[in-house]
Amino acid sequence: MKKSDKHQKILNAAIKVFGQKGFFNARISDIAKEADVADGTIYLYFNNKYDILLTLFEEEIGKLIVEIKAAISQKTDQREMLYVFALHHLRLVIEKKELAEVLQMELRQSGESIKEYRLNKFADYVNIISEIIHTGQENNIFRRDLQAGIIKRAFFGALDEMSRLWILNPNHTYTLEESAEEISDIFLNGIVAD
Amino acid sequence: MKKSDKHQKILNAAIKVFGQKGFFNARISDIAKEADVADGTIYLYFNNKYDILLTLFEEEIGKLIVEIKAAISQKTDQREMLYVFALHHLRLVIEKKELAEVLQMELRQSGESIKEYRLNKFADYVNIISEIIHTGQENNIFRRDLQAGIIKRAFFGALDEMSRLWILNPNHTYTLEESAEEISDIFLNGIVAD
DNA sequence: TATAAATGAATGACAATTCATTCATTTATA
DNA sequence: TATAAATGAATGAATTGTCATTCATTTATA
Repeated sequence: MKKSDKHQKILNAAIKVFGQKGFFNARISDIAKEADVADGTIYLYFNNKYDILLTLFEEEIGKLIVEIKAAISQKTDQREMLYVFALHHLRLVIEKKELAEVLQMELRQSGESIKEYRLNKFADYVNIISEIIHTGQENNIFRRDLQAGIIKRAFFGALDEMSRLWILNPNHTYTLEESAEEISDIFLNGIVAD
Repeated sequence: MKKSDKHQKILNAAIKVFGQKGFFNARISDIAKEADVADGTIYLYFNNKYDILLTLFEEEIGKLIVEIKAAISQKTDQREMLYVFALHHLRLVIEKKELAEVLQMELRQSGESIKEYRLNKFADYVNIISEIIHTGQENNIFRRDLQAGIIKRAFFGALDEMSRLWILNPNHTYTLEESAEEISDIFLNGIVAD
């Protein structure tokens, strides 16, 4: 087994364990067991428990950014892009449930390095929205009397709250598609210039 | 000093300490110090560390519900009610910054009892929104082709994400009023029937 | 004085981290 | 080619530090 394989194997185990028990309740031995590896092996690949979490943010969010950008680049109309973002984001939450749980829970923690993540890496993800908004405003598709920064947060927050519902209550009351459609609808009819 | 005074004193200290360090990084001795009380005294008023957190949810969210309901009851138009909710919610986040941080962080944690709180007590708070939406739909003020449950979550999520910005980055880029106004504006022009 | 409330040092459980040891694989030597 | 030496990844038991919780003692109150 190659070194990189074991690195990813441990990360995948960590996503699962952190997702189920939360960072603080997760034991290194849980992750080791899940990864089918000795406790000590983890320290050959990561500096400490917290480093696993940060690496997880770094690498996994990076993958999400690549994926969602690819999906959006299929569209040229900013209204459609917003819908595609919503659809894709919610789909990711369902497909990568455990990762979504980790991000939901742990990105809210206090602690300076986490805050920096919110301000850096994670911001990159959310800023995909503000780029769409900004371009849409330049093209006069979206109202210019609203601040892109506020729209961005409102839109992402709306999606994030739907995700939370699914994570906490797995019997989905609303389907992926209707959620993405209705949220986009609410926002578009709010931000599209008459 | 009356018993109830010390109960609240410890709770206030816990809000501060949990808000700053998060539940898991907070030590009982931190709370005791902040409350100007001996470590052991805390166990005369609470069963354990976790009980402090649950009591905090129960009692403090209860107060918020009372406050915000009072503010909303001043209005009769559901559009205005929604704006008042936004304004009041964001004002609370600024005035009770530490409590807001605790709720942001800890309501996202996994663990069954926390989840039940999200599904019960906290839901009462958010459901103030769905009541407004529902009444507004009955009065034909709001579109009926959108599901109240989705609007509720989208609206709350939008506010919650703005709160997060303020909590993480205290140099407010947007004012309280403009945030409440723009978010209400986005939503109203999305959900008000033409 | 008797009872209740408060104290804070001591306890013990729990996990993160360390590190001496093992062992499969690779490289050097004859 | 066969044998020996070196490597370093992997192991998991032992170490260590960290608190939550307890409880014998002290202090306040009625």
